[in-house]
Amino acid sequence: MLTLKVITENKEEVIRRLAKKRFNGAEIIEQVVELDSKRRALQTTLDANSAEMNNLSKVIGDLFKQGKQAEAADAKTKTAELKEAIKTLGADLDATEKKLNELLVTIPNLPHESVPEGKGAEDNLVERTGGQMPNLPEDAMPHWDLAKKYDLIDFEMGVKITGAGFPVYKGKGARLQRALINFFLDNAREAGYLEVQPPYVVNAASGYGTGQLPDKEGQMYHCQVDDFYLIPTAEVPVTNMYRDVILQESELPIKNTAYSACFRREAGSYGKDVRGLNRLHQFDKVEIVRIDTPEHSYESLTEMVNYVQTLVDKLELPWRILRLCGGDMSFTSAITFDFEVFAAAQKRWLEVSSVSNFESYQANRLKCRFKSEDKKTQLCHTLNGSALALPRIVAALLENNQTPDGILIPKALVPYTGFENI
RNA sequence: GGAGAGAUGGCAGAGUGGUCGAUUGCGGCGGUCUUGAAAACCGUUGUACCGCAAGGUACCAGGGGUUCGAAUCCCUUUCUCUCCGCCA
Repeated sequence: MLTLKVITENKEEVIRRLAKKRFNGAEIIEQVVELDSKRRALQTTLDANSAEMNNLSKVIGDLFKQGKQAEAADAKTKTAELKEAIKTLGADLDATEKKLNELLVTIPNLPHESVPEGKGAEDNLVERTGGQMPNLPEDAMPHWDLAKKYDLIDFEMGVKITGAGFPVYKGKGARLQRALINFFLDNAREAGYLEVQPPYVVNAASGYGTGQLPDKEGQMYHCQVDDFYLIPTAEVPVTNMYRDVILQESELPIKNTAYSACFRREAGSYGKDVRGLNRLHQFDKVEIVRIDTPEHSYESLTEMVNYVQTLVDKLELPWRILRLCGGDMSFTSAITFDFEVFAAAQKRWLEVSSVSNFESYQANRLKCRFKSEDKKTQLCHTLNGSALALPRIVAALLENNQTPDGILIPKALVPYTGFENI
């Protein structure tokens, strides 16, 4: 969430910048500012009352020690009133802070100045493109048909044992998954990311820390007995490693990578978007996460985007990078670049990565801070990106590389698959 | 799942009603000494909020209670550890 300082000190600017995200903040910002000044006033009065109470208690203690029972009893009568006031003020303060917090979590992050105006996906800017478009015959098959033809993925079996969106990978299909995971992890490690293996299930505090809660409660699978959530991305457990942590500036930037299965309910999606591997409830992804200083975070962002580009290049897929417009960006992001690869049989661009800088928005909730060289404690910037999500990569690989003699595996991947074609 | 023990500052570990934001050790930081380092010695070392400041307030797992006063007593929730059971 945004810091109170930013909101109260730059009211007009915050409202203006929120408008780019299609968020009308005028009223809510006004409420926040009002509640904050109420909060300050309450705090000041409460502190004064508490100070008086503390003093009085000390005096009473001394009187008892000196054996002045009567005077002590007299002083005691004065405390009742103070006590009552402290209780009321405290409750009032709690209620005010709670309300303030409830408002704050409904305000999205401010978009970076370089984020383009726009309503939705159609307004995103193509930043750059690369890779070779394949030349497929008219009767080229979409990946779901190829998966059946070569017995790589059994969607019906997944339906039988779980439900739609939980495919079963088989044979070379399963080996391709494993190869891609290792390929992505090895590349990330070589690029300086520390590999971690996090839990796939997190508690509510972690969901709250990265902003899935309370915002996207309905999008996560929830284990009600233990109040745990299945992770929608490794970003959640990995970023939460740094919750309530004060880092040293010398430790930054922290670079972590993690493979995980990801679980998303995807409530409300439908139609051609969900065909085959295009949208699943369970999928595999390798994530990269960075914790950085505010001064260096945009340099980190560029490095991450360039890194993801090397992956799609090695996989020889046609790709493009989109700079998301204000209306299409996620709630918590300050700037986001999406990577899409072209699936030539479907003739569709498929999103395979999303690289974002959250600036201090996540860090503020996480209480992830660092101590700078001059001993000041301040909020970190957090960034993350997919590097990469598997299913749509597999879809594009199968579709684009189909030949009458089978499906060709890109050279860079062969050492991982152990086979050159399917 | 059953029984027991516990949760205190970066870590270890004292503290059982006021003088405790908290002894001490380790670690960290600064300094003395040294060609440099180590050792030794000296000093320093949590976070948040309010306040222009001086200063004040809160925090000893979370929540509630008793009391003029709670790290300390009571209730409760969560978590951790040990033993037993089950099990990859």
